[in-house]
Amino acid sequence: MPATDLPRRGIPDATVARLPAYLRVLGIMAEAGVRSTSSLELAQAVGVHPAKVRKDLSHLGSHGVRGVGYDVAHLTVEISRELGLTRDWPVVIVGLGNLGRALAGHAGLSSRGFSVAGLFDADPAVIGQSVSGLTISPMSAIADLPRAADTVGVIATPAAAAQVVADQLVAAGITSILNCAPAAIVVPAPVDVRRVDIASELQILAFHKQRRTAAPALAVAP
Amino acid sequence: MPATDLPRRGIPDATVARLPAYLRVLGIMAEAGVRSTSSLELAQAVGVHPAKVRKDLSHLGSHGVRGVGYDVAHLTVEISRELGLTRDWPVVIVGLGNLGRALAGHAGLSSRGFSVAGLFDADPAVIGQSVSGLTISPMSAIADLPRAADTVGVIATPAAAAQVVADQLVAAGITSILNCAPAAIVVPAPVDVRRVDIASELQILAFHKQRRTAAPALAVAP
DNA sequence: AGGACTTTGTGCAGTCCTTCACAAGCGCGT
DNA sequence: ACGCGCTTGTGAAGGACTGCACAAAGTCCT
Repeated sequence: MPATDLPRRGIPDATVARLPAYLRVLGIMAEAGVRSTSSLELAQAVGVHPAKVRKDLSHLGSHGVRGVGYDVAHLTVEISRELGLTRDWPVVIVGLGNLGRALAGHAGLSSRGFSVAGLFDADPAVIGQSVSGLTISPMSAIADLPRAADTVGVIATPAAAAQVVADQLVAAGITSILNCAPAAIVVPAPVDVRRVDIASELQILAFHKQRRTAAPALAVAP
Repeated sequence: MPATDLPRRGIPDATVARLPAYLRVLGIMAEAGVRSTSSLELAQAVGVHPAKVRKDLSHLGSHGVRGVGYDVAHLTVEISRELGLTRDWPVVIVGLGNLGRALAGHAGLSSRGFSVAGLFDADPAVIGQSVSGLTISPMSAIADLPRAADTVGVIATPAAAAQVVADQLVAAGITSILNCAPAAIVVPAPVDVRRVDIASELQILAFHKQRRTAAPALAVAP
């Protein structure tokens, strides 16, 4: 209807959301010396339907071999390229409580295309401390961040500070934010935000659990 | 996606996934003394379309008042009931590295319908330590967990341990698992698993960022 | 009291995603 | 060389979700 044929020349969001999972499984396979795999094997490892795997991967082009499967190393490269992980992206972490420290020390980040480029906190008591080889800077220093346009900002502060921090990140020129604080943040249009919220996930689990126990034998009678 | 093969006589998954966000915003409003709100206000606060808010809330029954909006307190109760948060669910945390400690100390859990009921770790060096008023138990003690069927298990271990821990949780009778480890886990059918994975979220952000910078002026060209 | 204004609840059309089912393609054994 | 079995890639059907547009229903002002 907006006939502007921006032909969605891209990969569906749902597929993009699954690519990291495939990548992870492929990494484990490669470590174990597995050379080749199939859509069925990948599907079971990730917990999705095999046809979904095939359709997802077909969006990257035809990299499988019929009758054989997918080459682990090749597929890893293809997915990495599609996700933009052929280069390293700098990440800054704001808020160095337990969560922030867990992230800063997270070996999985550097092995997955990211490098921690800065640590920031507003608390004078922690500024200057060293975490995983980096020194914690005062929050005000975020304004001088180099390569801000390339950098991903991670908010690991208490909920009350999340919006203020988000504003500062945006002001510094950051356009991609991962919000790990249990709060909703509002940002101007071009900025991309994703949320990681453990309490929400627990609540969703609670919903399913309650439903299961509340309606024990629904399948039997109409 | 949740193993529920019931006739879906319920609320759409997409709606359930948004209810925690509404609940959070309502809590902030209540604290600020706001008595009443509207679908538009809620929509802006959580970043979705107002019609979506109305349709979501209509799944819980008609609790709004036309021309006026929604009563904050009443709506809070309704959503809480739907999510099964009128009671407290026990949570056990496995793995007390930085991430596990962040969770154990997370004030947001107890205020959102959960109570930390146990801490477990396999490392003898941390067993016996006290975190947020609870003593860390050895992983083997998970087998004696009371009320396991009601309990939500949170995996906050390194990736390598995730599958083993998951097996132990299932063996102990836990049927809801939140996996915060950067690994995929496989569990038997009736167990419900959700994942929280920061590296994956960062990779998705990287994808969008790369796409934005790779195709700078698509709107202009033919 | 009545009309104007506001905001909800919802039928509907469109879009996106999933799943099925099967042809196409590849390697292997005979 | 040739068919057989295996696995991919994909058209099409079906389902789920979104966003629109509007009627229904309540409040407030005059």
